Amino acid sequence: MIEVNAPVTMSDVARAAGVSTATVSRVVNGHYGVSARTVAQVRSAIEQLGYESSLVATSLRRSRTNVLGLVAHSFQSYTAEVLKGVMKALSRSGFDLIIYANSDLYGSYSEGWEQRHLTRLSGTLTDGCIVVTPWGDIRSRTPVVAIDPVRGSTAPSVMADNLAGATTAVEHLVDLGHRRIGFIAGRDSLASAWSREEGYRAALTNAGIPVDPTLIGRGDFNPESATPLARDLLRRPEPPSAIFAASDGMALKVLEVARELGLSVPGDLSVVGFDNIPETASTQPGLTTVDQSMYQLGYEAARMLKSLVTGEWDEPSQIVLPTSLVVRDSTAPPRSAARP
Amino acid sequence: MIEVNAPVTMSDVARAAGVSTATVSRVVNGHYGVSARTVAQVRSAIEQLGYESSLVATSLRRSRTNVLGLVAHSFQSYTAEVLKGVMKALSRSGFDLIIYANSDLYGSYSEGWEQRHLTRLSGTLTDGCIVVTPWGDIRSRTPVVAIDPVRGSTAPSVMADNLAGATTAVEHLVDLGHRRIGFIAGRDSLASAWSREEGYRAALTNAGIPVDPTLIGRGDFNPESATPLARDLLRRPEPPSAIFAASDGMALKVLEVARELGLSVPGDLSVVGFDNIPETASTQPGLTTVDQSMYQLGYEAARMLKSLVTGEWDEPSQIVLPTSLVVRDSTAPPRSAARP
DNA sequence: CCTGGAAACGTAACCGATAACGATTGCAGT
DNA sequence: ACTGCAATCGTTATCGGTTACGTTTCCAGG
Repeated sequence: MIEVNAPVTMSDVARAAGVSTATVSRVVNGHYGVSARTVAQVRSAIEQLGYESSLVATSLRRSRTNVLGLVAHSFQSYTAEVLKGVMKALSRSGFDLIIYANSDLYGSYSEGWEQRHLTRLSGTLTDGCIVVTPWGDIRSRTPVVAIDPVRGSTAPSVMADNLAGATTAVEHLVDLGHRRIGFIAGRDSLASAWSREEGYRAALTNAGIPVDPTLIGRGDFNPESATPLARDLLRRPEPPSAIFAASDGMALKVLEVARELGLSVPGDLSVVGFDNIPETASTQPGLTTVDQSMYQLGYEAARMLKSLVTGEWDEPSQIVLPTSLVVRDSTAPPRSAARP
Repeated sequence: MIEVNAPVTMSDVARAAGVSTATVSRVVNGHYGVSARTVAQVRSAIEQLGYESSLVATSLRRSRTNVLGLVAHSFQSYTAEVLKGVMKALSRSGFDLIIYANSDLYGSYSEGWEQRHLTRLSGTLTDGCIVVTPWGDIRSRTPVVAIDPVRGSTAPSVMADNLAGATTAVEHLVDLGHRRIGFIAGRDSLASAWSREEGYRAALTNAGIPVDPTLIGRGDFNPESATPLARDLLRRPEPPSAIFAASDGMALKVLEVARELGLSVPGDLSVVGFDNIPETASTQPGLTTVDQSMYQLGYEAARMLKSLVTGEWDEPSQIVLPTSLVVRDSTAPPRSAARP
């Protein structure tokens, strides 16, 4: 068993094999112009010393690294699900993945984080990046695919059919007999937040229910942002009988506040979320929500990025994936329901 | 709005500010020895050009990068949960995180993967690494903390109390009246796999039940590895009335096989897993399992690595976290139960 | 024996950032 | 006015690997 503690560099290998580093490089990268005998010598030296090329040094010099990047502002369930899809799409593709996460902005948004991360990586380290829920439009030397892009962006992106999903969710509440339906909105700059609010408004309007702006709370997709908004909505003299939250994370906080105020769900209050993160299945009661297959979002984004990087670009640049309503136990007719 | 497509380097900033790159470096890193006027000039140039230091170039030169690494062989729910804990521990710590995942070995183990990843990263990019379920012992210039280490390793590590957890799980089955209890083992080289098997044996022995080697299937923690083993166990003339799988991923495959063979759970077969991944709460039936708080594993590992890297090492080097049994709907007394 | 040309290999210039070193200047103390 | 120290800033070697270019080696053909 060989114990090597100092890092083995290419020049170590070169010295051991009695050749120059240039030759070692050519052997490692399979370039022609090296005699079979020399190749064998170098290979054996690499084996003996346990040499591995440094990702950093390679990427500094090379334009192509075969590494894709993913940047996200935090790692909640949403991102974790996306990640699984990305990994699946990249399996055995020859691309490795680097996920970069900045600890400073954990749990809070700071404008332009994705740009900062991106420039740090894309200088040389990655051939392209996936950005999850970006803050604004992005400039980069290398291709970028956004998951859940900003409103109005024309850059390559993957997103769910948020409008249809939200409409279905609110229609579900309307069908149950709810008339006063609260809404907790997501981060304003994201297209998804906008569409989900549109869906909320559309469903109400279609049902002949006027949109009451005082029933809309302005969150930012961060779960914590929902807590004060839910308190505010539920403590007023005429509270809504149902709340639709633009994300599951926020919906779970609504459940928390309901418990805190002694309201039973779905008896006193119905709650609907959006995303279908794994936790929603195991809460008490199980959360009714809109499934947007975050796994699929990640899978498609990675596929798109791959084809952008390799130059075999032949797909639409903005993919929209279908959603579906998942009815669990957090929704029921209101106490004073006029049954249809 | 400034549009810059070419990457902005330090020398660009230096040229714009009319100083040398050395001065820019000092300003960026907050070193003393630069006049306030020069600092202002450089800052303004950085602002205007939208300069961000290159992670790659910096880490090549520097010994300390303030980036920690995490390598894992794949991203299933287990890893995702660990990741959340790691991020939490690192939040606002000044350390960023890089997760490196090799797409080639997705879903299958190839010996020594963690060593290859590690040498590629630890050359310069990271100050230290967390390795999730390593294959063997590890050599590295920089500190390494293992989550779920190999058997017999004395390196820094974090793991669950697998022995107690497994013992409790099997005792639960014994208490329900089961006598023929199958076991699907995990990857042999890991300490956790070993301890869980120990717990299985201990619980049986304590209950006066002889250990039947033919009831033990040799899996590797990979969900797919459990499918043929479960088929084999359940198709034999005298099948076990309960199966304890060393991981939830494998337990879910047992449920799948049971469905395939027309066995009802928990009527015909009781199943217990280990890990308590989010999915187990939402399967039909909900899986009884041992909770090992993967979040906590990640959290503690990150804390330990931080203190190793900064040199303020004052904790035990091998942390063992408690487990608890989570009883759901996949376990019941056997059909032919002799009630206690 | 000489020449031409291809193959094999080494040299050195990069990539972007850092830090040791040396040189210059400013300022307080005497 | 002089000394000494600290602040200030430019130059350059260096990190590990890649690659353009130049040099050497080798062999076939004349």
